[in-house]
Amino acid sequence: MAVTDEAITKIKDMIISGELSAGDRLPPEKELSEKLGLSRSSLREAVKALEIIRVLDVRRGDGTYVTSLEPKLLTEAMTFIVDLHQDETILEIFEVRRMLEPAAAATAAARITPQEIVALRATMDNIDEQTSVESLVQHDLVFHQLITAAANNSYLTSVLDSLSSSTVRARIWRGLTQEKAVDRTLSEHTAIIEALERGDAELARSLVTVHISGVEHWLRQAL
Amino acid sequence: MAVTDEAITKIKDMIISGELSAGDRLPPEKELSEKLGLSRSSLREAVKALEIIRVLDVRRGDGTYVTSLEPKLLTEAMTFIVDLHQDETILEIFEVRRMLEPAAAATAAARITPQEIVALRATMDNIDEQTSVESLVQHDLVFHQLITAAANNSYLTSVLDSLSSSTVRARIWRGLTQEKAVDRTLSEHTAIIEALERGDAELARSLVTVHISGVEHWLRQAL
DNA sequence: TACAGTCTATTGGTCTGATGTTTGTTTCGC
DNA sequence: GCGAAACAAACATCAGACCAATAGACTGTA
Repeated sequence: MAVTDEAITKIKDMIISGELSAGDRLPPEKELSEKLGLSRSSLREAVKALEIIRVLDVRRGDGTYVTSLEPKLLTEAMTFIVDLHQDETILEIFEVRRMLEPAAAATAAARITPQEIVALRATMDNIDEQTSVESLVQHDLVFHQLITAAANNSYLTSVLDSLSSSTVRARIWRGLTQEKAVDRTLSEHTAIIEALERGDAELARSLVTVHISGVEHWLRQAL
Repeated sequence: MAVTDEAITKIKDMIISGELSAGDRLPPEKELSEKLGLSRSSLREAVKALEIIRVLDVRRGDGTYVTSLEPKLLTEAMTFIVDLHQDETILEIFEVRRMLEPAAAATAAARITPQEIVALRATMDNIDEQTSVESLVQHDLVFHQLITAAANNSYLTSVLDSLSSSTVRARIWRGLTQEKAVDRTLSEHTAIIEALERGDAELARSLVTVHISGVEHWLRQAL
């Protein structure tokens, strides 16, 4: 194995073993490179790789730290990857979303707080027939993120956020070509909010399924 | 933005824009570093970062290539990250699995082929009371991977595979402490296979839900 | 004393150039 | 035509130099 990959593995092991914990500062590059037995240049390649997947946080003039390692940080790394995997497999992404979002909504129905309900309703303000397509898409994105967040599961949030980001474009297409997108989106969202507020998990699940399937169905025809 | 991060963005953009496609070879390091306006060392850091998330494939003595970018490649990158996010949030991982695996099984029920059924049955050979815990865990892992694969969705496979890797440890614990693990696992797996064979999506969904929940329930008590 | 500004040691950021190692290709003898 | 040797191309690694940002110590002033 190349020295750089060895260094990546060693640093990873230091974290898994607990020798390094979240928030800990690594030794300076010079020192660490000597300890691991490789040059500073090669070590820097390893650090850069770990930085891009949000395992390390490098602060110039200060030092290099282990990140909080919260599942939330998975999002950025996953999004980066998913961004490169677009178009041809977008239907597969929708299929996964159709599995997760209804389940997330059902879970949220049991856990959602009154404050979160208020926040959900707030996303629907200032949305009407004059709303731009971009705004509508943004509203829809936030709406789904709020529901996911209400399910209170960091991994779920990470996975769904990263899968959703790449579908923004698809939603824009829909907005551009399908009439009454605003009306339909608002009424569907309203129904979902009411189901969540009543704690009706099964209805929330079905409504979200229908909502996602609507976009998916249109996409399937368009492609 | 640092020159290295700029280089990462530029290479990523070259892929998204289509200037570079899957399988394409990048210019030599020296040439590309001049084109992007940075030193070879810094460029190498960028390339290493993209290599670890399986976007680039560096072949010593040959050149650097864009990978196939298949969703499958997402797995390794995600697994790397999930591996570091263990223990404290393992229940959240199980919750996501409990959302996805039953849905995957229901989808598989409609798509599964006779060959895949045979493969599923084969995983149960050579498993009995004398089987080691490690073998049982391995068998269970393969069993679920086969079902996921039968759902025929690369993204689903990627996400589930990476989430499952980190739960292997939990399964081992279960095997070590819970009696009749072999019996129970075999009978549950048998039932799932029969439901899939009959194309009974709803039964498959429920059986998998029960199966996953069993482990999750035990884990919740143990923690 | 408290505060603001300055200075400095530390640490990461970048570059250059040399050398080693691997791989693919070409050449040449048989 | 085939295989081995030589060659060229490309990545792997290193050493050392200098730049730039930051945190923390220091200092002068109110």
